[in-house]
Amino acid sequence: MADATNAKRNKVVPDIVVGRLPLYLRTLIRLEEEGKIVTSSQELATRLGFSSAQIRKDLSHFGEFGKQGTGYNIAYLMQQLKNILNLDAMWDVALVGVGDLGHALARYGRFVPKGFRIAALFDADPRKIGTRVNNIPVQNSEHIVDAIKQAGIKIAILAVPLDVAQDTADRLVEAGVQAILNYAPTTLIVPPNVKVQNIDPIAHLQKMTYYCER
Amino acid sequence: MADATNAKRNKVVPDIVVGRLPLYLRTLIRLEEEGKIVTSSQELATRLGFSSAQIRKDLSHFGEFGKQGTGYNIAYLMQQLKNILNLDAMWDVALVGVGDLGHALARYGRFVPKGFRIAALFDADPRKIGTRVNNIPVQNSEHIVDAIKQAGIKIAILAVPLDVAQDTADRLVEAGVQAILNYAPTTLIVPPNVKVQNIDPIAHLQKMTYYCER
DNA sequence: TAGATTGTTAATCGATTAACAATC
DNA sequence: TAGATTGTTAATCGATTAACAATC
Repeated sequence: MADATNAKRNKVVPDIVVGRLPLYLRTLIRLEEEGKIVTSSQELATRLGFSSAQIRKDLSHFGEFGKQGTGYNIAYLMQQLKNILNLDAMWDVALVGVGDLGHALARYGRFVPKGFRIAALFDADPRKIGTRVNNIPVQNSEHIVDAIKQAGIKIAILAVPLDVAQDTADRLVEAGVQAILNYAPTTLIVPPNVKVQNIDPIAHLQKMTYYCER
Repeated sequence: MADATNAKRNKVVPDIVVGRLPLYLRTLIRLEEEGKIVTSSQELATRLGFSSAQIRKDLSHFGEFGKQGTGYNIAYLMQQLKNILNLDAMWDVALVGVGDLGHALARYGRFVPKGFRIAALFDADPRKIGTRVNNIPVQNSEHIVDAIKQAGIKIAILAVPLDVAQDTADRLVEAGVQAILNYAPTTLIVPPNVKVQNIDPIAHLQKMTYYCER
């Protein structure tokens, strides 16, 4: 591929920069909803609480998307970011663990419009297996490796109890999963080619209480 | 207060360091559950995927907690970290928005053992007001400012729809909330003395798809 | 004692920002 | 044109790591 975006793909982009791209995308969508056609690094910066230099610098890792004196065409930059983040087509996602949290995630309406479809549910509880959540059948997690392989699923959300989290992650890796959104409060050990993002509300709260006064 | 921990409180600790303390605490709890009495920066580092130097350096911001040649007494370091993070007593938390996610959070069993008690629920939906979730009554969010003030609540979890997120945050701030765990996919604008932590599964997933191959 | 590990220093590494030429 | 804003460079800022004296 010969365009600027992909020409720069070979250089390593800092992970912290990649992590900000979804926030840029989110903000652009918002601006578009407000009827705006173009924006600037300054406007994005104000919305996000970043510096405008950071936004320009971040984007410069991937190409040139703006016009001097004018700024960025919102629709164009959105499309470019979606392309960079591999969001051009829908991703199928496996959700493992259909407890309260898994249930809420299975019904979460924002996944599909943002490019993610919960395509398979797994649980170990025989009472849940065979039931449906949001019209998706809950499968026996004993068959998780084959089922995920067969479906070609590359992304998983892990919402299982702590004590089976690492074991489940091992099986997801075995099944070819490349990205795990981990809700279990533990550091998963996975091969370097597998990405993990952790969501732990307790850790977030405990970070903030450092600054809190009673 | 005269101990080493608080003597160092005056110097500004980098926010990124504070954010790692809950992970240290989490790992120490795990080690204690495994029956260990002492640990080392190296052991913690291996569990967390950090460097041992980083762990020693991070802790050094707050005092001296280890013994050369021996390492750290787990119970002692746990207690110190809890003290540093203001986790010695239970924090009351207000949960705003009792949708699927709010419902799951209200029933989440890990808050209490980790020092957080969901003490009040709020929702704008008349059909939900007056009902109970996990035996906590859902209050009318019209009265949120007074109710939170009266209860002296300093921490809130925001699980409301995007379009009312900023407005709700404004009211939380007005009510004296110092920390907001924000599940709405937007950057909240709050005064500098109010801490916000964002949890957005979509942003996490989109960060990982950058590295994924179909 | 010998071995192990801390706490700290200094060096390294990486990220952010200020500034500005280019140019729309 | 005049004003605005980009993309990039270089400087600054901050975080991480290597190394080691101190010492348990």
